[in-house]
Amino acid sequence: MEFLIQFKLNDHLYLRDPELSDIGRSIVRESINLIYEIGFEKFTFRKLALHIKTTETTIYRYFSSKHKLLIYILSWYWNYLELVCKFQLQRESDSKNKLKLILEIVTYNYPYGLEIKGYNMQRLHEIVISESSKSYLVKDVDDINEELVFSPLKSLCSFISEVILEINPKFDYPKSLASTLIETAHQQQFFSAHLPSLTDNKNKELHKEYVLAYLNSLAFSVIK
Amino acid sequence: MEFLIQFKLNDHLYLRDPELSDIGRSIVRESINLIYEIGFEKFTFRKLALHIKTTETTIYRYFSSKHKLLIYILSWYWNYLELVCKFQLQRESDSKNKLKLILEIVTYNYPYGLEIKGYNMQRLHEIVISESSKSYLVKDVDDINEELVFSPLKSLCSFISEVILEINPKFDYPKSLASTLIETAHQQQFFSAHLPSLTDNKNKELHKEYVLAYLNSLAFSVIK
DNA sequence: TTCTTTTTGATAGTAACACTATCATTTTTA
DNA sequence: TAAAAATGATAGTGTTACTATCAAAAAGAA
Repeated sequence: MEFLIQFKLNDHLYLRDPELSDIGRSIVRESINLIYEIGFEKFTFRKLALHIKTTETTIYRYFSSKHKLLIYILSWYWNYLELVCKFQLQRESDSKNKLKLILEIVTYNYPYGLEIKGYNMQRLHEIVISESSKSYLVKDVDDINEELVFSPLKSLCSFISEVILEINPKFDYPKSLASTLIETAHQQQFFSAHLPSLTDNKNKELHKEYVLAYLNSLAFSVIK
Repeated sequence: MEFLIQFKLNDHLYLRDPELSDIGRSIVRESINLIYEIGFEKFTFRKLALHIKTTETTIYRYFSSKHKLLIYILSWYWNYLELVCKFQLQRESDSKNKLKLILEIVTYNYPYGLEIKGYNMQRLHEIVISESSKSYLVKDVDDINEELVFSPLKSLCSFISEVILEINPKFDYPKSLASTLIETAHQQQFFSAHLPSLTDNKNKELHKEYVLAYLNSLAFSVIK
């Protein structure tokens, strides 16, 4: 599957395409490790430059800001996830089973490659849980949305909504349910791990398993 | 109802209680206006100080950081919301109607006072939509959670979960559903306004009305 | 190979941010 | 009216988020 992973990401996300050089790829790879380690707020280009033994200047030649870099990473993730969904769904003809598979993929409750293109996928998923909403919860969301930087997320959401409509063509909220399922998958994992009293997970571990069960219960009773 | 609004907020949120002085109250009041206007990222104590004609020093004597100030404001909001819920639910004995009322209150689709204690409630609600997740999506969430700064949100969530259990005592996920409903109420309003293709709202306005209808559909089919 | 272009590095600089410290002044309260 | 508390004024520190400039290195073309 590895060989498939080559997306053309939106031009507005970078100044120089990081896929096309070693240093560019290491910027993306190590920013995943560093954001995972210290969180997006404390993450700076200065720290990243020290980490990969280059300079701030060079990083700024690839990304105009750390916010754009975050959106880049997340876009890559959404593209990747949609690809995994489509790949896995080929084998399945039953719509309900399709959605079950999607929910597993979205909660990241599956044992695929730990590394893809040198990106640590566990860490990337943790970043998605903790930082993804920061990509759009900004004052200039409308401006950057015009640059189509959120289209990978929209595309994934649209794909999921179609599966929902396969199950029940009369369902009124396929897209809202799709976005709710994606976001709830992350949010409830975060709550289960850090604010467990906002969930019903008795277990102090097995966050993904709990969330997956919850999402299935949610999705299938709503769509009916 | 005005006279009821007096909460004792968690000591850890402030250095000096802002409720006890004019300058403290204006810090809270004007931070709502300023965060609403420029967003939490661009909001600084320096700008706030200029805005209310005081000094950074003075603001730092009330709040140790802008992040704590955000949690303070949000805690106040959660307390307020739980109070409104309890007040409104007195009149209602049917559990399903109770939940309907809660969903209206949580989406803020009701015409209560525009100002309470000088706080602009419309703006406060917009802040909750755009900024509330930033209060907990931080690396030191576990540390600050130990200071119990998130208890107002937990309390509201717990309250809602009890109403859910009234409707169906056998429902397995009352707390997760409660937190999902609260968070989805905000998230879908944001999506409807800024990333509408993540929702099914055809209308370019009436975000609250759309979200409320969606939440009702969601909640009652899940609880069954 | 040499020449040219592209990429990177090194260094410097700016305005703003997130604080902390000190001390004088004003306001409140006992 | 004296003591205590709150505020203001000013300064300073280390960091962040960039931008600018110019030299050095690497890559590609002739």
